[in-house]
Amino acid sequence: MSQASGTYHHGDLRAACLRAARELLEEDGSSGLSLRAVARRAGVSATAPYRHYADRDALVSAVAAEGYRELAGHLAAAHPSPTTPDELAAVADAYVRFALGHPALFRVMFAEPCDPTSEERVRATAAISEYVRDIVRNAFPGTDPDALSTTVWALVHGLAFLHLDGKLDTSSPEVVTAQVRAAVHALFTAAAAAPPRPAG
Amino acid sequence: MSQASGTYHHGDLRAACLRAARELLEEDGSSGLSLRAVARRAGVSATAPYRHYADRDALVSAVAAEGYRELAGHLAAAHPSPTTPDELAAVADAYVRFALGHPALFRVMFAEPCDPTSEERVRATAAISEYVRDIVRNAFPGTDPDALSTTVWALVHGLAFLHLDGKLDTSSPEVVTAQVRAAVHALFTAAAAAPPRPAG
DNA sequence: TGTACATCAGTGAACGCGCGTTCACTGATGTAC
DNA sequence: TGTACATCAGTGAACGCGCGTTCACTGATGTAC
Repeated sequence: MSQASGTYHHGDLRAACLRAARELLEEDGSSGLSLRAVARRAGVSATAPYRHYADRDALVSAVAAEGYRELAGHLAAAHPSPTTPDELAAVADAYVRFALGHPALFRVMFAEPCDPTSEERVRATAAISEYVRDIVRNAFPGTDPDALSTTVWALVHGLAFLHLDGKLDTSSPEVVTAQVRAAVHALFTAAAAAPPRPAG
Repeated sequence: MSQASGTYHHGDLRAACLRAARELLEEDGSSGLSLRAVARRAGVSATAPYRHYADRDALVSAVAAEGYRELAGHLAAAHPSPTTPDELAAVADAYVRFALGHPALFRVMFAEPCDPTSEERVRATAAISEYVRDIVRNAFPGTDPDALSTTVWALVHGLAFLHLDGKLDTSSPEVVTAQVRAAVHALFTAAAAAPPRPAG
């Protein structure tokens, strides 16, 4: 019975700040993400968040880390361990959809080189990298997983950002999906056909 | 004899603002790009830039447009009309190098959906799109240039951003170049091997 | 079961900051005659 | 060639804003006895 509402103690202000930050991001974009705005939305004084986050950067890093975890879940939900080009394309599509569905969050996640002081954030980023590498290793046992997974990630990440930045047609979800699938198929046709070869 | 220095009239404040903005971008990143800072650096009162730019957004759009033009020049310098995979890889490498060489500028260029009210900016963006499409059309006459050029652009753009965001190894220029070349070769091997096919 | 007290999570006033933008102005420039 | 004047490109004071962060504080909670 500690989730008292309207009381002096909030109950779980840490989580409430995160939620507020996410809402602000959806509504106002990254520019609206200030500590004061977060506090306001959480219905709390401007300085209360300092009990839970050392400073603004700590909050932003926590938001980014949460975004990474959600993205990972989203991808796994699209297909737990894809091997066929179609399955891989479905995962790629999920990636781009996540970006388009949470544009400001996605930007925060990839805005700056990982703050090296935020363990949580570093861990979440590494998890995504490994997830992509595992998929590639799984789907193409003969190839160099590092090189190929970089290529896959870059392709999908580029599609996500170009869509996000209005550089590609986002008029309908079907158009986006078709573009993503076509791109992934092209890439994986090549990877399957080519023998593994050393760099250089 | 109008480039008087130390006089009341600046001579070419419009260009000086652009230059100052670029310098601030290199030094402080996108966060340092304020109208007041630009004016300060140009050695002029805070309100002088308003003679040349309607507001802050107009300045930013002008900076972005200049960036697009420079990027186009950079790519053309890498190879005027690439057709072999190696030539294409060189252009891709130039793209990524530009991003890594001007990180804050690159972010400004791709930060938000093109301000539709900035003709200059829209024009510069379209020019890049067409440039990529022309290269693909030229190199792969049999394929659908729209689909393939999207894939190429996305791959290269993704590589640029992942490098920029510290998600890939940028320890030496050679490593970066090797990654870019490997990725482009993989993709183009596929495009050359596969027959053109309708979407779906 | 009841009380004393340490701890914790909030408050609210205050700080100094840089920002975008407006306004009435003034000094320099260049053109018409 | 010299003067009058319109135009243009600057100035500088001022506005209101939201921000991050500090500080001394106080109300609520929970634990030891």
